[in-house]
Amino acid sequence: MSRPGADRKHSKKRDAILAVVRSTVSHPGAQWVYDRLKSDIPGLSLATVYRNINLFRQEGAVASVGVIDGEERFDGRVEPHPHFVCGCCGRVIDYDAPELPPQFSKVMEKLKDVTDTQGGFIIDYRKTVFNGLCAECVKAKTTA
Amino acid sequence: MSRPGADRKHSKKRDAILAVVRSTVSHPGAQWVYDRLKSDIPGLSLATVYRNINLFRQEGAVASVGVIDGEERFDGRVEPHPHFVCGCCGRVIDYDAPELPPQFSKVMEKLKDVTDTQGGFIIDYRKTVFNGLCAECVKAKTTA
DNA sequence: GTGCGTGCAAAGGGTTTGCAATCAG
DNA sequence: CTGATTGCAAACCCTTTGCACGCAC
Repeated sequence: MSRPGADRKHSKKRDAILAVVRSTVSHPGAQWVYDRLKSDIPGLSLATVYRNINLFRQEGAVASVGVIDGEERFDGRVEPHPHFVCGCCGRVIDYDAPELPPQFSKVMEKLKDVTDTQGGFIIDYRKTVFNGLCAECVKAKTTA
Repeated sequence: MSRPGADRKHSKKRDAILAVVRSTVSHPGAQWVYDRLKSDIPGLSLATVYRNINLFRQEGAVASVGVIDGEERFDGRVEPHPHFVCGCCGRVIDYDAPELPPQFSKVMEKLKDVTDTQGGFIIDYRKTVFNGLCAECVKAKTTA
C-alpha cells in the first residue's frame, strides 16, 4: 500500500501518545509527553514516544514546531498556523491564543491563510514564527 | 571590568572565525566555519570554533538564527531582521536578499522595524522567521 | 611569569536504532 | 503463526567541557 499507516496494528501506547500531544496547546517535546504518560503506562519507553511521534509526523498527524532550547517541539494542531515563541522561557503560543495582545493577533490574522508563490519560491506565511518575550518573562525581568 | 571581553587576549584564530561568519550571507553552522578555515589554519579544532562563536554570541558580535536540521546556524549580521528558511534544503535567506520575490520583501518591510509591546508581551517582528520552499527546491520537486 | 587560548578526547543531552521479547491480527 | 510494536541499551550527532600545553601580554 502507498497509503501511510496501511500495514499498521493497533497499539494502546500509540493512541495514548497521540492523545497527549493533542490534549495540550503547550507544544510539548517528547520528554514532556513521556513524563505525562509514564505514571499511567508504567512500561512505557521514551524510545516508543519518539518512534510514534515520528510516525505521526510522517503521516501528518502532528507537526513539528522546531527546536527550542535543544529540544524538538510538536503540535497536535496540524493546519499550518503562526506561532509566537518566547526567547526566554521557550513557551510556544498559537497565533490565536487569548493571552496574546490583540494588536498582535490582528497581524497574525492577516497571515494565517496566505500561501504565496512568486519568483519560484513558495512562502507559507501560515508557518511564520514570531519571537519575543511572553508577559511572565517580561514581568520577571522587570521585578528582578 | 564588567565590559564583555575586557580580559581577553588577541587570537588570530578568533579573528579568523569571526571573519568567516561575517564573510557570508549563508548563515553558517559551526562545522561549515570549521571546514572553511581548516585548510588555512591546519591546527584548528572544532571546539575552538564552538567556543569562539559562543563568545561572539554573548557579546553580540554574532546572532543565532536557530537550529535547522539539528545544527545551530549563525548570522554575522546582528541587527535584528527577518529570515526566510527553506524547509527542504535548510537554506536561510535574509528578508532583503535579492533572490526573494518582491512581494515577500514588502511584507518583510512592514514588519522589520516594529517592536510591539502590548499586554505585557514584547514581540519583536524583526526576528520573524518565515518558512517555505526556495526556488531551487521547488524546481527540483517539479522536475522529479 | 601569568593566565587566556587551544587541541584533544571524553562527556553531555536529545534522538535514533539494533535486537530480542511481546503483542495484535 | 507472522509481522508490527516495544524496552533496553548502545549508537549517533551536535555541542560542551576537563586537562595539559602553548601563546599573548
